[in-house]
Amino acid sequence: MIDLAILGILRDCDLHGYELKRRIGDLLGTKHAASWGSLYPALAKLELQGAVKAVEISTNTGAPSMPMTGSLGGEAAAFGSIRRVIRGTRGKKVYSLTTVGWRRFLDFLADPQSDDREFRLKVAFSRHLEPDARAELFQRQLGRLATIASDRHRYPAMSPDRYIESLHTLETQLLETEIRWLTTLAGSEIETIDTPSTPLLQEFTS
Amino acid sequence: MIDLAILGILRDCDLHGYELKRRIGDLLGTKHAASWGSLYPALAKLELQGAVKAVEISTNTGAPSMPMTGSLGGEAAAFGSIRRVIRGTRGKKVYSLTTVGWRRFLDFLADPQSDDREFRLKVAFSRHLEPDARAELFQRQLGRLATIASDRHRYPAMSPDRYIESLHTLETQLLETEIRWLTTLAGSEIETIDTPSTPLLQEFTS
DNA sequence: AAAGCGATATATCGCTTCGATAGATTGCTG
DNA sequence: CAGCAATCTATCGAAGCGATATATCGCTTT
Repeated sequence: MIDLAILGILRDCDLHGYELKRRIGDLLGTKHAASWGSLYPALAKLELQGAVKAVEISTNTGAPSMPMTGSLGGEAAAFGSIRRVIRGTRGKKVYSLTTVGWRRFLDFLADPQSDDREFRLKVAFSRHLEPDARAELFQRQLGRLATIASDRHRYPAMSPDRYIESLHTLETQLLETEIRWLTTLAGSEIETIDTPSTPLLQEFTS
Repeated sequence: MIDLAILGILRDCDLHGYELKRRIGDLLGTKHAASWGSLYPALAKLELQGAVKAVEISTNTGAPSMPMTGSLGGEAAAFGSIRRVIRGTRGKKVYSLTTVGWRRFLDFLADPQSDDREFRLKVAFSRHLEPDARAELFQRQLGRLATIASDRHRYPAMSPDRYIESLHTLETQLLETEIRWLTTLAGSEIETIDTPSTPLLQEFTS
């Protein structure tokens, strides 16, 4: 899970752990953000598996004006407008993606099954998918959500308690919001490909 | 976290683990539902701490028509219209709440700080709160959400990537949905108490 | 010039929770 | 009565969280 995020971000530019964590946060929002306790072990694991490669940068004595090493120069270049240049970097380890890692990322992305968390990550990186694979990703999730909505319709889950009832209402509304959003997103793809119309869930958002 | 759910449900009626899990699921929706791996250890821990008490029911030989033991009769009575009577119960352990557990539950409920998951649980059990304590709970969460919404307004978190941008939009819309819901819920409380008006977040839902 | 502070940066520990699975029993159904 | 699904308790390994330890850098304050 966090692996996918690491690989996907590392694909764009080499980074060290700290900055990596920030970008995962930017990507997925404060919620869903990863923690130190998962990031560093995940990086270590990925390195063992050969999916990423670490370049240790020594905070050495002497030669204080050593220019940025290759990987970091590459990063700045890859980022286009340099918003926040990684200063010094006398810090420590900079990770870069290997071919193995790149392949694992693509496999991840192509895997048809995904929970809610994983789906968001896949959307975040869906620019790496072919338009039809992307459309399929959206439709699959739309199907999942529609199923849930339809189940909720069938079993209204009444509760004698007013506040529990209200919680159910919230869940329904959140679900509807997500369905509307995803419908819009999938719809805006149609301009690119010509997909047969999929009315699918008119009934649930009504 | 799951402790709160266990205690809160056990407050209404004695139950065994399996049914307990189902009810937590009913309460919080499929999402947020607890798993076996957390339920049973949590029950064991709570029993050690003396917050719950287990009544072992033997699936004994002989005397097959033994009537339901007290705790279960109590359960059926407490539930009003018996929707799904716990059959046999020759199963195993039925847990019931002790005074210690009841006190812990109230402390939990009164604790002013709570994340998103905990907030939902507190809403689910908020019938046990005094009207003003309940109103305070809602207002606190409303404040939290308003802060987040205001932050999002200040730092729009632009991304060059279209899909990442779309994810931000989703988060915003989910947030707005939740704020609208909570505003409604808090508003419907005013009939009970007369609270000074708190316009607070007109700006965010506009 | 020293002192202090906040951001940057790496890393680990203990705990909670998840998801899968094992295993036993019971009632229902063909 | 054979088989099968549902009920029920329980544990395991892995994943992730939140707090914390540690250290350095660059900036401001004294």
